[in-house]
Amino acid sequence: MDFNRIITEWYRINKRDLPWRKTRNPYFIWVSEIILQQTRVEQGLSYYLRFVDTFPDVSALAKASEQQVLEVWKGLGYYSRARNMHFTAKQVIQEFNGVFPSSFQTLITLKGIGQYTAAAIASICSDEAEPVVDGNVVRVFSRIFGFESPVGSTKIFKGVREKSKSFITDTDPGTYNQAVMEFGALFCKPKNPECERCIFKNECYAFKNNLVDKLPLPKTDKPKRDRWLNYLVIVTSEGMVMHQRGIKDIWASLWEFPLLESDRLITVNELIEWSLNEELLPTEIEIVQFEKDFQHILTHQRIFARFFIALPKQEVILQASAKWTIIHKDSISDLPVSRLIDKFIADSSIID
DNA sequence: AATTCGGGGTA
DNA sequence: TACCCAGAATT
Repeated sequence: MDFNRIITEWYRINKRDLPWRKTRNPYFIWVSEIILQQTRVEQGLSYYLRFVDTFPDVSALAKASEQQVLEVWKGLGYYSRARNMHFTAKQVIQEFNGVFPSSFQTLITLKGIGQYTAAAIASICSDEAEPVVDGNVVRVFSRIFGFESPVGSTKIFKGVREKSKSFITDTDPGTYNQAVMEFGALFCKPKNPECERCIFKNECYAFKNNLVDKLPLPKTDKPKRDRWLNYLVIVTSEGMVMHQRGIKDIWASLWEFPLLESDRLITVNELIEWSLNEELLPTEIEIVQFEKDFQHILTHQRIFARFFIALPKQEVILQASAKWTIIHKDSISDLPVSRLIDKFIADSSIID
């Protein structure tokens, strides 16, 4: 079976019209590939347009602050992608004279670029016969060619890559790679694939053996970790007390309110005791509080968040410190924050 | 080789 | 709910 020719022809007819398919500029391809990591095309599209509009070339990205990059990225998730892009842009300016590399060998050395992204850029931008292996490719190959190792395993990755390498050629390898992925996204879908009108109906291992809903084999996932985040939201006329998260945990380097993490949701009295220790609230001020609870689900964690809002009855002067920053009301919306914080801000009318 | 890094669409 | 998306870095 001439798999390459058949799926490439299918792609020519059925492909979606997407902005990054109108260019071979490695910078734009890079941006699109990073944004689309673990992200659906429909979700990433608006982010791509905003990103290349804000940072039209690698130089513009390198000149920006990390804050500005994260601001554009806000809400997309996996924020290390944005920080790695910023790092790599600066490296390209310094070490590659501002010319974004397009060879697999060089790309793979860059931060945030792994096997998949290096193969994607190299095949699309410089016709290198490097097969990409993403979730779509694993699914398509598992079904058609009968791979039965679980998703995410080293075995399935190596097996599928080797198989795809036997099909890819140095004539338009980028189109071949994109064709397999597009076929997986539009036709050989995870649920309700279009088997009856599929061009591989007669060859497909899964279809012939009635295993379409069994393949690819799922990876066994662990139960989510539960976490309890108690936030203190101090609002005055001049602004709010906030701080930046560290680089190890979730939401690395994003902004949030003073946080007390616990093994449960805490009471207002416990929060006040903690805030006095942290010197967050002036002791002589009487405050009015109310609470608002949110639940927020991540891939590996289930987060119970409780927001305590402190509205000083009289005018107080908030003290900034090394740990706490006073953010003026007008600047809140410019701050890179997680979806959880974003939802809270949007939901409550604290920014009046 | 397993875990961790978000957020949202889909059935 | 559970699944999974044009994956990479860390442990």
